[in-house]
Amino acid sequence: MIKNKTEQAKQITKKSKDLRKWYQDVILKAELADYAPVKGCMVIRPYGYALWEKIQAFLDTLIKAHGVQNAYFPLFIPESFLNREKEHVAGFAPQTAIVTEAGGEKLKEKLVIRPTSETVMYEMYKKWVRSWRDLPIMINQWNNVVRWEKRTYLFLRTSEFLWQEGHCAHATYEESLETVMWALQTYKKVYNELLSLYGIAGVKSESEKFAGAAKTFSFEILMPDGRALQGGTSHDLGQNFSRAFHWTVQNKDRRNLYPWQNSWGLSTRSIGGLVMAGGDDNGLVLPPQIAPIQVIIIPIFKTESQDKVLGFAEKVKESLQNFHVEVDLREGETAGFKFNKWELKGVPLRVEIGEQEIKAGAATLVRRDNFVKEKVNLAELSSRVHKILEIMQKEIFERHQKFTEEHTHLIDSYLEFQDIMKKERGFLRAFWCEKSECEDKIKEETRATARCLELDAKEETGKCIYCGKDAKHRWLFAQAY
RNA sequence: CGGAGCGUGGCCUAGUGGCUAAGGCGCGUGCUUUGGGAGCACGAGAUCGUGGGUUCAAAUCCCACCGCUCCGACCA
Repeated sequence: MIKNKTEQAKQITKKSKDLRKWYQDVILKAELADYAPVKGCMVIRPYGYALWEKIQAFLDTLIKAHGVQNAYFPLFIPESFLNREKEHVAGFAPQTAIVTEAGGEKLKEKLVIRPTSETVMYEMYKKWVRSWRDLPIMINQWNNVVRWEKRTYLFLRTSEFLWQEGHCAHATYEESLETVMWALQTYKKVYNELLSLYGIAGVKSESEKFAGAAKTFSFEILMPDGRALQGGTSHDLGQNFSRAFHWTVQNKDRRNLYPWQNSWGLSTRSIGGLVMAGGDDNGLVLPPQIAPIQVIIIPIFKTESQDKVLGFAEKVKESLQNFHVEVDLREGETAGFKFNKWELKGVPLRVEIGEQEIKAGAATLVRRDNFVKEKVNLAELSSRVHKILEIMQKEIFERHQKFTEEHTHLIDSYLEFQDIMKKERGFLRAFWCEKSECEDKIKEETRATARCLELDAKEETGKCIYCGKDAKHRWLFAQAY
């Protein structure tokens, strides 16, 4: 029973007690997002959208540096387009939202709201690119897509989500594969350097690959409950789509060539991973590079010292111009209330300014990730803040890496495999014969699936964890989000 | 699409046939406050999810529908 204001305010479910509930509480209370009137859809609120804008800025720079251009393709796709690639339509048909009526009339051809844009984009590529001289064509778009999910989860799985989708076509398979690997490495960079999240890159099994792809690569991140989140995917499409679309290009040797294609995407799901992997019982913990507000200054004063303290706080703010800084000037809220508010929002560094600080000519700094407190002279403040933020970015990553490694095991016994999946879960490296029957059985019995075959996995000789037949590789298994 | 649960001011809940639907949080105004979730006073805010039925009388009982959340299968 809630007795007073304080207890009510503290009602974020403990992270260790119920991760899912904690996650929802934090997203809603930190004002990252809210449920929308339409089922399965969410509103991304300004503070949450600011995170997305930071991801966009970081990733967009890398995309452009690679020579990929941004463009925009329409939301609506003629139903017939989707039907051209057999596997593609089979994969997406169950999830599509379809417009059957517009302008008060029934449409002659139904319009699919894009679940992904391969089909519309390649129809246009076909029109634009007829000669080998026009290859490669490398286009990215930042947009929304709709996949009608039966079961939704803020940021991690909603019926509509935001992402970028890059689509390139090349004259040779080697060139296309190079782009596929470049995209995968770029996503890794986003997670490692911007979001301070460790993860493992690899290739998907046949059953988990993208509908219509020859091969799918992904970046897998371990969440605190030992489940894996797919953080981004890069698909080698081979010539599947160019053939399905009858798109040929005339080559140097005057022969017709089906271009080699790839597509790659990173979505707002990344924000879900960021929230879930970081964060503690007090709320969000944002790594400095992604934090919309890096430093929050909290003035603490007696009525008679108000002007003096606010003046000093202003001076401190000026000395921190190189960072995203805000001063919490809100009246009628006590210092303690503000501490909690900004901790919930995950601001990396708090600066306390009161009479003590004025007297000492210093500021009190408190780190969000470990609550370590220190006093720093005004003259050294800016360089010290810079240093602390840098250290935090690194340490948050290292903590997640350590967590992931501690929950990654080499397993050769199916009993042990089952046991771990029942308890703490995690990444399990186990031999698998690559037959789908074994994969299905393992999923049925343990809820774990092959997440990927790690990029640097060596060929070994071993026995399939399930059937005991010869296996060449240890695959990375986990229960997936 | 299967299973479970829930719909009462913005949020959380009480009320389970009978008077003007109650309280906490939040919100507004004023005063006092500010070193870990402050206090007082006044105030605004409700077609009790929708439709039908039973009854002298329904938030409360019955029927139908709708919506949402959680759990499973599908998925970035």
